[in-house]
Amino acid sequence: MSLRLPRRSSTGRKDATRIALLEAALNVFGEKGYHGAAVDDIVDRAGRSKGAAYFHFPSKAAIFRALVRELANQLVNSIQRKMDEVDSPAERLDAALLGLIDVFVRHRTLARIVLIEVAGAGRTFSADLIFVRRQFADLVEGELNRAVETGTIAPCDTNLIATAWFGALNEVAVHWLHDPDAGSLHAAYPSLRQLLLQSVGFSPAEVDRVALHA
Amino acid sequence: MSLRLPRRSSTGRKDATRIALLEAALNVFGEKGYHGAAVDDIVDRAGRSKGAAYFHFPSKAAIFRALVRELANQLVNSIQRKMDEVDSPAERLDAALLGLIDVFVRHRTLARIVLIEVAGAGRTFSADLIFVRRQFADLVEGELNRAVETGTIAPCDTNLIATAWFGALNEVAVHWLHDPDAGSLHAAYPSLRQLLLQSVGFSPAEVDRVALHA
DNA sequence: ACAAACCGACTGACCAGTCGGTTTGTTGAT
DNA sequence: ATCAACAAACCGACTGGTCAGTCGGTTTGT
Repeated sequence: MSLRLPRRSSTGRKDATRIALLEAALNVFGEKGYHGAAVDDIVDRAGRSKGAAYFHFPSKAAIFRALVRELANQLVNSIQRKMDEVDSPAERLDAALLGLIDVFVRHRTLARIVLIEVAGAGRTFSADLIFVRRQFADLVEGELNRAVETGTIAPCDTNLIATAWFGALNEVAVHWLHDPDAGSLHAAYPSLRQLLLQSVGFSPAEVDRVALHA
Repeated sequence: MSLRLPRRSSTGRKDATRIALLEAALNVFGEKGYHGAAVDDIVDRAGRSKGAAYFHFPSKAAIFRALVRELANQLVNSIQRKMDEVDSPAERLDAALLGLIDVFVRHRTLARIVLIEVAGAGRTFSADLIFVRRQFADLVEGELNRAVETGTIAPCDTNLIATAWFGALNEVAVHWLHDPDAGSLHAAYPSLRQLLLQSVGFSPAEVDRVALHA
C-alpha cells in the first residue's frame, strides 16, 4: 500500500523513526493535502511523538519537502529501469510514459502529492515543484534529443516538448484522480501514446510497431 | 491591471461592493494563495469591512468559488470571440490556444488562480477545478469533432485530446509563472502549436498555413 | 556518565465566522 | 416637502478553535 521507502543499511532506531514519519506523511498529506494535514496527524499515524518529528525535521515544510524529494527519486529510478529494458527511441519514450502511469496507478497517494499537492502548497515550494517535473522531463528530453540525433524525428524544441508531454499526462491523471469511476488510466494510454508520439513526427508505422509490442 | 469584472446595468452600492470584494480577492488569492490569504486581507484591500464580505458571501470558500467561476466565464467568452473570427478548424483551434495564452499573459494573477490555486486549494474545490477545465476543453473538443466530421483529421478520442492539450498548455504556462525571466509564453507558442496540431494529424502544410496566417 | 533519541503538555499566533450596533436608502402617509 | 418606519447594506471588536513549534523532562544505547 504505502510506498517502500529505502531502508538504509543500518536500520537503527533513528532511521526507523525517520522512515515511519515519512510514510505517515505520505498518507496524511495524500489524504488531507498539505494545509489540511496537521503535524499531530502525521505523528499520530506514525506512532511517534511531536518531539521526534521535530528532532528529525526542522519544520512541517521540511517534512513535506523531504517526502517530495524522496518520491521524485523513487519515481525516476523506477522509470529509468523500465526505459533501459528496451532500445529504440520510440520504445524508450513509450516505456517512460507507461512507467509514469504505472506508478501513479499503483500509488494514487504518491500521484496526488507529486501532481497536485506540491503545486498547491504555495510559492514556498516552487523549487520543489520544478525539481519533480524536471526529473521526469529530463528523461524524456534526453531521449528526444537522441531521436533527433539519429534522425528518427525532425529537430525540435525538445525541452518544451518534454514539458508539454508531462503536462498532458499530468492533466489526464488529475482527472482520473478526481473522478474515481472514470475509465482506468491504462485504458486511456493507447490514445495518449498515439497522440504524443505523433506530435513529434514519429511515423504512424513506428507508432503502431511500438503499440503492438506493448 | 486587475480584470474588469462585469459592471451590471445598475451600479448600485451593493454591486459595487461585491465587485470590489471580488477584485480584491483576485489579487490577494493570486499573491498569497487560497490558504495564505486571510479574509481580512481581502476586506482591507477592498476598502470594505468583514461584515460586508459576509453579507455578500457565506464563507471564504464561497468568495473563492464565485471568483473562479467568474474568471472561467470571462476566459471562455474571450476565447470564443476570437475563435469566431476565423473559419477553418485548424485556425479556430489555433485561435483557442493563442487566446488562452493571451489572457494568461495579460492577467498573470488570473492564470495563477485558474491553473494553480484551484488545484491546490483542496478536495473541496474538485468540482470547480473540473468546471474550469471543462469550459476550455469543451471548446477544443467541439472544434476537433467538427474537424473529424469534415474529414480534416482522422477519428480520434477528442475528449482525451482536449484534456491533454489543456494539460500541455497548462504545464508550459506554470513553468512560465514560476520563472519570471523565462522566455515569454508567446515565444514558445509556435513550437507548441506545431506540436499540438501535429499530434492529431493535421498535415504539416495545414500547420504552416495557419502559422503564416498568424 | 553521557549523549542521542524521544516524549507530550503547553504557548502564542493566527484567523474564519459572529453579532450587536450604525449608516444609508426607500416607501408612503401626511 | 417632510418625516417616521422599515429594511438593506455595512461596520469592526470579539470569540472559539486550530495548530506549528517549544522545552523541560524521560528513556535508550554506549
